[in-house]
Amino acid sequence: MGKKKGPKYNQIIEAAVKVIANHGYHQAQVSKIAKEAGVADGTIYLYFENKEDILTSLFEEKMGDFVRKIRDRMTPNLSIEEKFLLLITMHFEQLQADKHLAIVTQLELRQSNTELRQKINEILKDYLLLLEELLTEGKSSGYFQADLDNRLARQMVFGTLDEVVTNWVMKDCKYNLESSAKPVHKMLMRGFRA
Amino acid sequence: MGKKKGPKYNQIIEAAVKVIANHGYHQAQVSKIAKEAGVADGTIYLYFENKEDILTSLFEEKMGDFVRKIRDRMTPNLSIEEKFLLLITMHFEQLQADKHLAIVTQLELRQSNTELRQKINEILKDYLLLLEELLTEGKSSGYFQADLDNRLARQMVFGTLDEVVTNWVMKDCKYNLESSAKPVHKMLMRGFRA
Amino acid sequence: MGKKKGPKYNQIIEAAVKVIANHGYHQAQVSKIAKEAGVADGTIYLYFENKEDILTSLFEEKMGDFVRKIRDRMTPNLSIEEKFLLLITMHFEQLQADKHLAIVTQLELRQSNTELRQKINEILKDYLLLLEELLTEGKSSGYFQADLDNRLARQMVFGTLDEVVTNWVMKDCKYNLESSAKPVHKMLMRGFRA
Amino acid sequence: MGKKKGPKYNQIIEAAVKVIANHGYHQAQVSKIAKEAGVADGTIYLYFENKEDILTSLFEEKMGDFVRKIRDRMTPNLSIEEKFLLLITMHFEQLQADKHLAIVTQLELRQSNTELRQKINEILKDYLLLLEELLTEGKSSGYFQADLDNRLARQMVFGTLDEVVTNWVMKDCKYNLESSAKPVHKMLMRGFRA
DNA sequence: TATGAATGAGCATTCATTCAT
DNA sequence: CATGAATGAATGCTCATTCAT
Repeated sequence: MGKKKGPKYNQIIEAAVKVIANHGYHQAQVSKIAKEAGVADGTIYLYFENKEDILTSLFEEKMGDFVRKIRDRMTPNLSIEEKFLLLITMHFEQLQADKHLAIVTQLELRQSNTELRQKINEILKDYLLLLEELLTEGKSSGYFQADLDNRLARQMVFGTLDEVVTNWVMKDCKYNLESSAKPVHKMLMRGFRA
Repeated sequence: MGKKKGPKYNQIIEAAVKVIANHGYHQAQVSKIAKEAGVADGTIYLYFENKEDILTSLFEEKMGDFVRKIRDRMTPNLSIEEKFLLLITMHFEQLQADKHLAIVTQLELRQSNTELRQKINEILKDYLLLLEELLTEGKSSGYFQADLDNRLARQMVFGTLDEVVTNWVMKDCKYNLESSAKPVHKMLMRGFRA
Repeated sequence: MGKKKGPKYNQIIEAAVKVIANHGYHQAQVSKIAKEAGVADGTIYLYFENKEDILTSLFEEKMGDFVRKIRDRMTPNLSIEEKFLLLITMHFEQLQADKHLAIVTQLELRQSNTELRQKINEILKDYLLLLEELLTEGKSSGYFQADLDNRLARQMVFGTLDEVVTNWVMKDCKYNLESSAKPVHKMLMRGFRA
Repeated sequence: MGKKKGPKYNQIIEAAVKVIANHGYHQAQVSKIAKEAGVADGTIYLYFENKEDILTSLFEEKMGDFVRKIRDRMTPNLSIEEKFLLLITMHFEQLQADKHLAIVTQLELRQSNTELRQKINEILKDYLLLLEELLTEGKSSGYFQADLDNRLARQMVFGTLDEVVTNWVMKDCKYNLESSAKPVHKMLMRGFRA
């Protein structure tokens, strides 16, 4: 069980995103996801351990892509401020490009029980790690204040981006999100700059 | 029904906080709350419309106190930076002083359905309003950058504080939260300062 | 307990009729009846054993009046056919005059549990007795067929009247009921006549 | 949901009849019906929308049979009086043959709320229609009085049969019901005859 | 007498998961 | 691999009745 891969694996994950975005977390029954994916209820359990595993895997796959794309474009020649601008811009860009996914990650998946939320935090660690790398680089290059607390600074970046995106989703994604990247970047950089 | 008053009203709210903190949102059955409050199940419904009303009222009461206490101590003679330091310090202080409440507001109540979350957001508005007042004051006094976007700046403050507290709760509240107030304050003020 | 009499006794019964007629049997809570009667919930129990006792007493009082009025006007000088016409006419007349009561006795009170229905049948016995008296009189005077089965004939009369009234109530009492007395009387008399 | 078919559908209906007859309408919990039917509680909801749907379907199935059987044997060669005798006899016969069903339809199902009662009345319409057909036939053939009011005559027939059966059920079905068919038939026919 | 706050038993329905085919 | 019928545990809320005042 739980032997990932096969075309149905992705079918089911995409179906889950669609169903959760359209019907909400608490109305996303396994049978509804199965129907949307075009498979039988039981088939779900050939690809996933249980319902929670669908959601964890969904987050894993999507968040993996999310961070990978950011890392890919974070070339060494960029300045630390350019790197942050890239990160913030891509963070907003990617979520704006897939509003279903934005709804799912910003609103719906947070209604999950504490256990699933712990797992989601595990998955997020890779992103937080990237943030800490950038912060450390900024400090050692003398660009950021030397006494910056990595944990707090990282929480400030993530907390801010997350809050901005969540508010945008709660306003039905009806204004442009990417255009907030520059002002947010400006405030954060001033906050860290030496 | 729902005639808020009497000692039992508060008893039930306190019991709800304790039960949710100890057993989690989804394990907080009405009967468990009633037992903890030392009343019969039916008595709950003499003071609250339904289960959701208990949670909304809980948030209303506690958040009302929370903001009121901050406003009370925000005397006009304070500088804008002192006001923000006061706000951040008291935000951390109050949640650190009631860890049960912190668990409930940061983790458990967020698992609620969309409807309850909407109500919680309504209640939060008063806090966000306070933040905007301070930001406006800072800008008009020339202390903050004149082109600061109120919405984004407010999201940065709230997002940061919320993320800091949530991380602290998820680490089982085992380190000191208040001591983060000064460094967080420093980063935010630098971000806004003209 | 259950010490009948006092002005509140009748107040409560009238309130019960009104509440049941307006809200239906299953929505006629004791507290609603108390409110309508202008007394406290607990006061009900100074005049009635329990909820069932209210309903039984209601039926007893109203049915008592009902039959008493019919008997009062059934003077010995009337022929058997005239007596039946009087009974049928008054049966329809009285229910038409108090539509609330008609709704309660024809529709709502029948939703009660089997136990209460047994008691109601007890109370009805007096009416059925009157019917049997008339039937016996009709047979011994040679006016009705001698081999008429008292039980069946009584069931035919009562079943017919009851069905006619119930249908009228279910059509919202919007046509004239009394005008059915003569044709119904005609059919029944032909059925019995020697 | 509610896909009527399969052997379990009938199993559940039969179980409902048995449980209601033995324990009464208000003590007929879904779990009790499920147990009696030998299925899990949840299985009920694969065959019925909700509890009310069980009862409606029960009445529909049983009443459908009831009327169908009568219509089947009502061959055109019969005289109008023979047709009525057939109807009355079969009405009594069928209920006497299934005393559980008689208890359920005469006593228990009448305790249901107004909504279900409306549905039951809908289902009964087919039977009342049959009665009106016979009455019309009797009048146009000159056998019944030309000025017979169809509605009142129908109410007399149905009210009488219903009252006779209900009394029999309330006396615990302990005397013979069918033997009442002839005398009842005689009284009714005299009532209508030209 | 009269009050009304407090009690607490009772139940329809959903849905993640299994397993025989 | 795939199916989908069957399972059964779990819970918010109502309301007749009591009893301290």
